[in-house]
Amino acid sequence: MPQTSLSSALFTLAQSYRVTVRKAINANELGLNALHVRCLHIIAETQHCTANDIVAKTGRDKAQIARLLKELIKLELVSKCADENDKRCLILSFTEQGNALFSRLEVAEQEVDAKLCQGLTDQQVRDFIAIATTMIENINHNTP
Amino acid sequence: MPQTSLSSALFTLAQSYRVTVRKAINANELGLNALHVRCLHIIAETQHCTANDIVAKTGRDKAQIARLLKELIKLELVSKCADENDKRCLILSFTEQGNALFSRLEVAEQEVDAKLCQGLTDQQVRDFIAIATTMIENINHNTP
DNA sequence: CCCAATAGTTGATATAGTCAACTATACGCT
DNA sequence: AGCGTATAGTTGACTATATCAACTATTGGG
Repeated sequence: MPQTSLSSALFTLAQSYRVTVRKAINANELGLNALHVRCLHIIAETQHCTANDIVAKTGRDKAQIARLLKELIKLELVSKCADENDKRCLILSFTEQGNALFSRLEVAEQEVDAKLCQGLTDQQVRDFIAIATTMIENINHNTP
Repeated sequence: MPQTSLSSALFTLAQSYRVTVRKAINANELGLNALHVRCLHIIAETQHCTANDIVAKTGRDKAQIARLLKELIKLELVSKCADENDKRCLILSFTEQGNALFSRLEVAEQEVDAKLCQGLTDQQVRDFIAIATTMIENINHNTP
């Protein structure tokens, strides 16, 4: 089953990745999907993180993000708290449970990543990410 | 906005690609989405193509493919016809309209691909596809 | 103080993806 | 031949994802 074109490689990979992550997550955790996980990552790596930051970084609809966050909050993984200076901004942070789960998640992810990168050198993986990043920039810049 | 991890690069790229293709398609054509397009490609490149071939190549649910094909047939882009030797198999082929549209599609896609690959060498693109293919194989083999 | 802009929420709706049951044909077998 | 089983495809019911538009609450600028 040769993957010839760029688009089909991309689609197949994204699809496979989604399925794999979902399996890994579903197996381990409580109903979190790939996008939940991305949100957790963004919250983890962004200080003073708001819903808007997530919208900006993921490119998803803000309604979708709002609902997603509502779920994370309901699961008591994340809490939100109004910014002192601007009460419109609700700052997101992990609860203790959130922290605990995120650690476990990182392990699970590393396993998926390791599986993905079998037989590839670190350099190849780095190149791959770099090229993907270029492509993302190309798309975002030229699509006004 | 730096893309650090493999997974986030992958997700962002797939998402951006989907959005771009959708814009390109929606703008040009009659309600075809990315998966429709993939089906058309598979039909084009597979002689004696059946619904099952598409299921195999895309990894999607056969119900989804069945509905998708029904749409393509309704749009009179594709027609199906029972195999002489095995009447269970319905062989898919382009109609004249389908052929015409597919040609136009190829042009539109080349534009998207060209945009995506700006500033990258042919070698880089080839490497990228090769690595993606390896990753796909890694996932598929190790996930029983 | 009013207005436009911004952050977030919600409802309605559309699109995509999944699961299980079903039909029809084909293949292998004794 | 006739039976059981496998395969190709279809359909219904459902869940999950995604999108659009309208709305509230707050802010900052004139």
